[in-house]
Amino acid sequence: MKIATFNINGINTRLGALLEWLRREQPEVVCLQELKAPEEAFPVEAIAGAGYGAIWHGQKSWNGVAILARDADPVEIGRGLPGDPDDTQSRYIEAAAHGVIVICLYLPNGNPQPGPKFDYKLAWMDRLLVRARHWIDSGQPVVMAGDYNVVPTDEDIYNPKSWRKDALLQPESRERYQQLLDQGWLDALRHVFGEERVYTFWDYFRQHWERDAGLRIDHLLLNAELAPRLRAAGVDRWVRGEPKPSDHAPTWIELGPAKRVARKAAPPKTPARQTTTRRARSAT
DNA sequence: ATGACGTGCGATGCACGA
Repeated sequence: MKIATFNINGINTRLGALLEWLRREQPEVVCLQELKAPEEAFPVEAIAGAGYGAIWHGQKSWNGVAILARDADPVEIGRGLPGDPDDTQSRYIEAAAHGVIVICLYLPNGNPQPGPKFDYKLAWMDRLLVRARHWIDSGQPVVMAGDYNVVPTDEDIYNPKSWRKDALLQPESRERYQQLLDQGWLDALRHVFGEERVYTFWDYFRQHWERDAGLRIDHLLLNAELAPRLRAAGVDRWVRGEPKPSDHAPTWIELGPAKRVARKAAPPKTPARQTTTRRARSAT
């Protein structure tokens, strides 16, 4: 089962590209960010025609997030990140889909820094830490996917020098991302790629795509219930190479099947010897 | 130090992104 996150940068502008990517890659679950469309402008028919059910949280001009599920309807759990009733930006939505709790987020950019936008980013991350704590101990398999607008380390950018003052690289942003990992979330891309460089975003300037001058800012974090199922991860770079692309590429994980839950009627009367075997789990 | 590019809004340049 493939779960992907993709900052589409305008869902109606790039609807053709989205449908082509869905057709070719067939992910079971998709998290989209930067719809840049109000609620009523979401192209629900076209996406249904591609075989996907969807829930979305739109907003005029900016932001906007959605969760798609192949041959299924995502069951919405909540929309809007709790913790600030005055926050009107559409950046967060939760659903159950294909047996997994899926959190789709579009973390604030935070530039320019310092300033009120950076303050908003850090406050948003503090609220996310609270919500993430709720989910990590839920006992459910959870993936928290999206555009985090955080370059976790200097190994996640082609060259940090010209980005030192950018909100994406600030210690305050990185500390909070690290606090998520410290809760027990697994950074799936980094886990699978190890020391290898991997980027998910290339800005439109200075031929950064052509030079592979990228950043890794789209992340999929897995809790301990889900992490053992991690089999592979990747970036669909071909999407970034198409005409008129988003500046992000779809970023995904591949999961193995869910472990079957035994529902036998009764345990054996005589306790057998402990024969439970534990397979090595690469993702724990 | 700035801008390079791109999108939405809506009609012109501006806000915003990263």
